[in-house]
Amino acid sequence: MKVKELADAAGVNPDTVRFYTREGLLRPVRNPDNNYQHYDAEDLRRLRFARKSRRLGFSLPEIRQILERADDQHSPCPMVRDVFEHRLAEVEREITELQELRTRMISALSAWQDMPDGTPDGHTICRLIEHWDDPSAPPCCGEQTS
Amino acid sequence: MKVKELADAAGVNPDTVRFYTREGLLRPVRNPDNNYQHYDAEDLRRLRFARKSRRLGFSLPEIRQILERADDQHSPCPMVRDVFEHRLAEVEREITELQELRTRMISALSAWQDMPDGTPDGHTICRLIEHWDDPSAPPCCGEQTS
DNA sequence: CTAAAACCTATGACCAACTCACAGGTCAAA
DNA sequence: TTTGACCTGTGAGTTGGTCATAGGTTTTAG
Repeated sequence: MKVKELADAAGVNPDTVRFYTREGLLRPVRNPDNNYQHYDAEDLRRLRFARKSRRLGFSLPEIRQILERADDQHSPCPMVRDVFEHRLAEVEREITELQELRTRMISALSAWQDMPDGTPDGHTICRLIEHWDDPSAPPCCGEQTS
Repeated sequence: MKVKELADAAGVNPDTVRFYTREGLLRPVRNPDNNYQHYDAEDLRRLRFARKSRRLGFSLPEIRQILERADDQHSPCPMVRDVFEHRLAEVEREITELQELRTRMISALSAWQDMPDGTPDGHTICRLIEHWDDPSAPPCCGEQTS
């Protein structure tokens, strides 16, 4: 398979195939006649694996490591599980943060809507943000509480 | 105030202050004697506003626009509300996506734990990811369903 | 048979929002 | 006076790609 064929087969941009090749995730063979890269079914498997792993939050170095270990006949299992669990914790932390953010945004929005309306006075909105009491802000950073 | 003083007052990296200055969010006055930038209380207000807005998901160009309009005596209100609502929808979409991801990860992890354990066979994990049926993947991208 | 379209190659720039490193200038305290 | 903490601007690195460019190849149509 040539670059575009592989890319189409996996539903990605050809540049992504070239990029992953440069990054060592794919191992094509070069045709000395025309300098073209030649990919096989194994590369397609690797590419699909890589894309799925990306959607799960694995980084490219992590994916490369997994693929390399699989090549070496080592079981990538313990490492994968480790990274996986780590990533799950991260996802849960992100969810919590976003939910808190959402709550704060909705309460701000309702404060907005309770206003005389029209164009409530431009400063009001800025003051809303300015005096936003952000729980995720670092404590003791010189902010005046007045 | 000098760079570090302003940075400390807002709890940010001095490089961030310099960066925001280059980006036009802060308007210091330059001392011709030593070429130092001099920031005032208004800059501190702008910087704090910028940081809070960032945490709400506003981009630097958006923040600059808001600050510029406020300078021009225009009410930034309708624009701010617009961007804000847009951002809220985005946050909610992100939450949903992450929750779905979390569900899929947890079910994969339990499939993991139900295994004979030890080192279950390296290929099993990869197959788990490989055959992951990802609902967020684009449909009809050449993937074989077999 | 030839010309154009569609592909291939490598390299480098660009995105966001910073952060860090570097080299050289300035200023305060010991 | 010298050390250390600060200031300056510039440029590079981060992540995971995407896009542009310039030049070579292959395929397809006329």
